[in-house]
Amino acid sequence: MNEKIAFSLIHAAHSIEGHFEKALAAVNLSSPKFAALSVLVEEDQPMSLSELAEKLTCVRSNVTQLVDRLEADGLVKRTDDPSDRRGVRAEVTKLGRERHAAGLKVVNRVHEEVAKQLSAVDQSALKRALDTIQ
Amino acid sequence: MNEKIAFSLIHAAHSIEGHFEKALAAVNLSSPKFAALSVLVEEDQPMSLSELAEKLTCVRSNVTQLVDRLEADGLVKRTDDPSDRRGVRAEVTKLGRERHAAGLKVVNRVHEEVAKQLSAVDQSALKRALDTIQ
DNA sequence: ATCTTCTCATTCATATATGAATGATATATG
DNA sequence: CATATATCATTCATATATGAATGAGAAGAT
Repeated sequence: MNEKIAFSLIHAAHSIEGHFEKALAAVNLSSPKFAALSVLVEEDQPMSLSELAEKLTCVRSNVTQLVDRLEADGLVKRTDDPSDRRGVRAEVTKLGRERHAAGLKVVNRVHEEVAKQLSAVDQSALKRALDTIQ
Repeated sequence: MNEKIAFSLIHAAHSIEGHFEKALAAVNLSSPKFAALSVLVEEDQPMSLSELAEKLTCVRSNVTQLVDRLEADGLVKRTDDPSDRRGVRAEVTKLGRERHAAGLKVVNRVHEEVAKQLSAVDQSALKRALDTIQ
């Protein structure tokens, strides 16, 4: 009740993340996996793991492991970078695209629910306020 | 820019969590450790790990590990529950209380910063909006 | 061209989280 | 009372995240 606003914000965010996770679980995805697939589908071509890490705002060792799991799921495959023998690139598979599309559907449903829950407030003002936070 | 409001919210929350983590790191604490110490200091008496898990909204196996680490740091000690031989209770040590006090200081500084960053918005309205989200 | 330095992905150690399985003990039910 | 069920903390397997160390290879400097 008399909680600090930062805690309210974090609590609300965790709650929403829970909704996303639950929705994605129904299509056999986790949030990190869906996020990675989203980047790869958007890019629509093989992408170096470093670049993927940058887009996901995380360290490279994390992407190595995430791509391991995505590869084990058959959603992504690693290919050699022809122009740099150090490099490895990730490419989304057909199954990966399908899974991503399924994820997108359920994620959008959660977006709608959240918007509905915030129907009483000025959402653009709220969004502006949130985006001031760095 | 044209991002969904749920993502704005999650992004803002992660940013703030990062600030808390960085501030706490300066006093040798993590967010989970600080949260656990906060509960134990507030309670001010030995507390069963189950109860601690409930207060922290996490599963018991997580608390087992967290208390392992807190105990290794000398911030908490386990004691037997005299009324239930299955039970184990966690008790904050003197060092734990000191560390928690130090953590509270830096955490409050972050709260102030966040409030300052949101100075342009109606914070009670924002807080009410956030608290509608379940 | 060789040597240094940077960058790439991976591995390792660690922290945090979950959930299933386990063993010890309480509690409830016949 | 004996047996079944529930609860306690822990362990194990796993997912996610970080950062340090590593080995391979690219790029730059002399």
